[in-house]
Amino acid sequence: MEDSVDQHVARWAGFWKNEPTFAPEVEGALVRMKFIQRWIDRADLEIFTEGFTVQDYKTLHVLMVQPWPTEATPAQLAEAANVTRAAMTSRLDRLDEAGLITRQMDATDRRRVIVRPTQQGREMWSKYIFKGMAVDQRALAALDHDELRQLNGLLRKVLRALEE
Amino acid sequence: MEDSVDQHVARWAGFWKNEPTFAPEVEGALVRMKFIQRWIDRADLEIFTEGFTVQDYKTLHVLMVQPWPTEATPAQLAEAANVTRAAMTSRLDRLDEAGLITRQMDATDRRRVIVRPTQQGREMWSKYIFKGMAVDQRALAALDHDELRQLNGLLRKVLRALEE
DNA sequence: TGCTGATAGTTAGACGATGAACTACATTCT
DNA sequence: AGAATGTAGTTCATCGTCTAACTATCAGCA
Repeated sequence: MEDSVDQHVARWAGFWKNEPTFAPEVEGALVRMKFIQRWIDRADLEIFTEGFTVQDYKTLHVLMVQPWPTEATPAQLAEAANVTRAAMTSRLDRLDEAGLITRQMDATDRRRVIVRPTQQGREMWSKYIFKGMAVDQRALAALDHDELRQLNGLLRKVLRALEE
Repeated sequence: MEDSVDQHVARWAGFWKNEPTFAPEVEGALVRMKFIQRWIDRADLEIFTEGFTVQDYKTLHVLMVQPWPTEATPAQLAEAANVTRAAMTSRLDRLDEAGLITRQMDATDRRRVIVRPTQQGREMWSKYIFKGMAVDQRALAALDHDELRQLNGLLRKVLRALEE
């Protein structure tokens, strides 16, 4: 039972028959993860057809999944969303403009800004979160519950090593 | 044995205690894949410190792993690198400028352009390919050979479903 | 109390990607 | 053969992100 990556990696292997640095299982696994990621990104794009963009959603999302109370600084959101603080500034500008979040100066440290979702922001997030999760589930629909647990077990092992 | 994603997903779960649409194993697996991807991207960034960039490398790479003979059209490269043809045009401009590839008009179909690596391009690619694979191997170093095969088995199953 | 150095957020300029328009060439159909 | 349609590559305007500067604020120490 092959997939397109098997052929891809087999062709690579031709280059480095005697090269110990080339590990087909490592390259294969990573190319496959990238493929899945790409499939989801494309599917997600079709969900956001209005003025509300994927970036807007992701920004709102990292804000909403903060531990209670639902609030954070731009720097925290930037870290969570994996963008620079500069990029987060312009993202927050848009969300602020659209009335989905508020920015309030922190009284105890006046350099800081506290970002909170508005009621409208919470509703916008709810509206899309389930569509997004549905896409995720379609992506991994080929695996049953037990296989998903296996997969997480392996990935968790990788993460624990990288997180040190 | 937990990782940071377990806590993350556990917090999410609080929002949707009775919501069947939320599948912790699906979200967990995807967040973990993204984490690994991000770790590699950051590590790769540190490899490319000269004028030669990650994009330059990736463009050269998709060209080099073409089936023999090593040549392709901009459209094929764009598809393989997952960027638009417009973006590929400007990438190829840079590589052409740097003397790493050549662009030649196809005699039988004069709309088409054939891209080939120069000797210098091949050398540049070789110079970085092993560094890149070394990063990949460090990323998945936590898994032994058998676990890597398991992981590929699961991912292959996912891809075969998505590729229909 | 006033330096000195860190930190939070924003702003400015450059870069790379995108979608849409455009040019040139090829293919299909009558 | 000629017209209509399709395709390959490029150019153009726009957008989002990045790095680097900049402003304002805080913390440590002489």
